[in-house]
This record gives sequence, C-alpha cells and structure tokens, in this order.
Amino acid sequence: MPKTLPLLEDVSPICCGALGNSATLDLADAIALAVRLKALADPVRLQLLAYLLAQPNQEACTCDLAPVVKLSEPTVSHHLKKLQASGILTKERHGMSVHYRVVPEAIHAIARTLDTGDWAQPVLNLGISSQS
Amino acid sequence: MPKTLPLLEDVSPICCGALGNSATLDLADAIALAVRLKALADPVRLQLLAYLLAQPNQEACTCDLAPVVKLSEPTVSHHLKKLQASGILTKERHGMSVHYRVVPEAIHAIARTLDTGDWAQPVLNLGISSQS
DNA sequence: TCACCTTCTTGACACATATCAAAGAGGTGA
DNA sequence: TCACCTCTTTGATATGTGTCAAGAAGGTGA
Repeated sequence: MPKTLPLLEDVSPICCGALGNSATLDLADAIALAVRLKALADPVRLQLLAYLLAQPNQEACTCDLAPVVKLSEPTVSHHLKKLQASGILTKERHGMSVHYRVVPEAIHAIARTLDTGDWAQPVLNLGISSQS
Repeated sequence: MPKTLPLLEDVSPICCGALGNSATLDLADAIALAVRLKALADPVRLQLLAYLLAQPNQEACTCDLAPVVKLSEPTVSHHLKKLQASGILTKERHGMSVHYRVVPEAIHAIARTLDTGDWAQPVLNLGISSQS
C-alpha cells in the first residue's frame, strides 16, 4: 500500500451527485449483448454479411465468399464460424459445399435492442450454439 | 510453391453459382461501421452507457462511473475516451470534474444502419474526433 | 504558492483475435 | 478403392485490447 490516500471503497466522491449506484445493466446481460455486437464489429464479417444479404436467398458457400473479402478460406471459415456461433448465420451442407445463410431477425433484434435501450432484454433466443 | 494445385486466382470455383463478385460493401465503409460497433461491443462500455442513459440528463462524471463498473479510474477513462472517439459520448468540463453525456442519435444511427442494411451509408456524421 | 481533488497519460503485462500454411475431415464420382 | 473437391481444424505468429500502478496534467481554494 504505497499511497497515503484512502482506497476507493473507503471514501465517497465529493464531486457530483453521488447517485445511488443504481446499476441498470447486469454484467451477464452486458456480456451477452457485447458478444453479439463483437461478432458484427469486424470489417471482414460486415462485408461477408453485406454480400450474403445481396444474394437471392441471402446465402452462399465458403468458396464464393473467400474471393469477396480476398482472404484465405481458413480465415473466412473462422469468421463464418463466429457469425454462426452468434446466431447471425445458419449453415447447411449441400453435397460437397456448405451454404451459409443470414438470419435477418438476429440482426434486427440487435438493432432493436440498441434502439430501445432495453439492454437487459434477452435480445432474441438465438441459440448461441458453438457449431453444428 | 509447395502445392501442385493451381492458385485460387487461377481457377474459378465449380461448386455454386459463381456469382459475379458483386462486392456490396466497400472495405472503407465496412471499417467505418466496424469501428462504431467495436466501441459498443464491450460489456464495460455497455454498462457505462446503460448507467448514463438512466441518469436525468444522461450524463455523469468519471468518479461516479468508476464504482458502477468496479474498475479503476484510468481504465474507465480509457473506455470513456473510446466511446467519445466514436461519437457516442460527449465530454465537458464542469470545474474540477468532467461530465460525459450520451449522444442518443449516435446509437440510434447505428441501430438504424443495422436494421436497414444500408451499411455503405455514412451512419451519421459523428465527427469521430480523437478527443477534445 | 501550496495542498488537494479529479482526470488523463504512460508503461507494462496478460489475454484475445485475425491471419495464414499445413494437414485433416467429410463428401462426390469414377 | 482412389483421386478430387470443399471446408474446417491446428499450430504459429503478429497485432489489438483491457487492465492497473505510477505519475502527470488541469483545476479549486486557502
């Protein structure tokens, strides 16, 4: 304890309102929302989503997506897995290839959550599965 | 070149539609949106925002905010700086203390961008200043 | 000027994440 | 079975990020 000042817990601040510590967002809820936002908060993943949204069925396979973002297929696979784990994409095998499809409700749910400020809401029960 | 297979650029995929590479989201726009989402995509910053939104004027000073998230003041200052740099908060000196205030339009703009899928839009001209 | 308060910056550290090459896994078709 | 295709996992590396202690910066009041 090298300081002579009291610890943070021992003294109440003088400066402002000293508002009654009304924590309005539980840490668990904050983490749940942050995980979904973090899945979106990457330029590569946004580009992948934009491309998928522009497709007729909002779906495409990995080999089509890699050229879109000009990255290696393992890297794209990593990003797709992350989006799928957050419930923003679903995946489905079609013969040799795997089709990823956008779940628009997932994106809308995140947008609505941000818009209304109801951040303690469950956002939408998106399963948050690890992978298929 | 240890592989005998042709490079990705040399061969067109056979699997799916071989859709004409219609890049729908420019990399610069993707980065711009990702920066804003990344500012939101942190549990601590979400808790800080939720607390600020619950205050009468949607503002508070640093010394009030540190206890809310139970972190040191330098750490909270770092998070507030990040939110301010993304245009989500504004800062203002009041005597000794500094008041941070939410810019609701900034959050609404991000939500609307996600909701409409117009990700190449400028989101809102939030200045994205480094700091004051 | 001095003591004090609030806030920010710096430096250091641990941890998370983006990326690729290489190899493995799962499927198709001869 | 074998060759081939698509996709994923693993291992390694580089970069980014959250955190704190220590000290500096900016302001107040005596």
